[in-house]
Amino acid sequence: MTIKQVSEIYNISQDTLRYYEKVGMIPTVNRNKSGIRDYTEQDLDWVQTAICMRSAGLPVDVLVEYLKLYKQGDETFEQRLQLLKNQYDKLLKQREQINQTLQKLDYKISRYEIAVKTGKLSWE
Amino acid sequence: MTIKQVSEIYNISQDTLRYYEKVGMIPTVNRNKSGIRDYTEQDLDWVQTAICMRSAGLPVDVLVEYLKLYKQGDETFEQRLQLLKNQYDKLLKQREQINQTLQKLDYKISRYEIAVKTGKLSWE
DNA sequence: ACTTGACTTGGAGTGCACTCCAACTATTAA
DNA sequence: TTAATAGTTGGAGTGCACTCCAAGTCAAGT
Repeated sequence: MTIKQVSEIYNISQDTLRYYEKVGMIPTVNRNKSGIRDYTEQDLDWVQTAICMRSAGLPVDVLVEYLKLYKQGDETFEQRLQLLKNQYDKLLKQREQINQTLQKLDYKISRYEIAVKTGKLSWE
Repeated sequence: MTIKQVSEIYNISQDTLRYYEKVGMIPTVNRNKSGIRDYTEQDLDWVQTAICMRSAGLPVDVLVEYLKLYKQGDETFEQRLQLLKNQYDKLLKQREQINQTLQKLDYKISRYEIAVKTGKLSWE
């Protein structure tokens, strides 16, 4: 599968795909005789995971570290587990932060809905 | 209240507080005769809200726009309402993204917990 | 009187995550 | 055969959100 197809499937730029590979967030993708990337199913798994993790806010360097450990083999199970748990905890905190902000926004929105009707913003 | 106290209460740098004011995310804080910021209760409300919104990921320019509308007065209730609703929707999506990633991480973590025990990563 | 320390400003610098660019190569279509 | 299209690389540039810095002011302590 070409980089173009992958970029269309996952709605991500080709530049970003090349960038993820360059920095080591995903393993090197095999090239055909003319040097063009040919993504395998496994490559797609890595791409998918990378996109998922990044869109939740996991830092690039953490994902690079994960792949580095992965490439080192079975000796790094514990380190990978630790890394994943760390990120899990951080995401829980981030979700909590979002929940707080949603509450605050909800409160403000309800006040503005009244304000739009009455022309006045109450108890400010 | 001085900038030092505010920065300690909210655990944010003085530089960041000055930055928020400079770009217009919070209203201008009054200075005393010697030109030093003296934060009022209202200022603290703005600071608190700014920090809350930022830590959930709302962009600076959106918060700047909100303050700009706020300063324009009652004519902008609807625009402010719309802005807040937009951000609310974005946060819901972001939370959904985090939930998906948490699921994925949870799955990986459970596999690694077994791997650490058995020395093998199953069905890979 | 002088030093110390906390503050002020405008503006430069940093780190992150892309995003774009120039120069090049290979394949296909006219 | 030539032009268009789609890919390649290394490296430069961008946008965001701070973060740091230099040069200065002011109030309090010795």
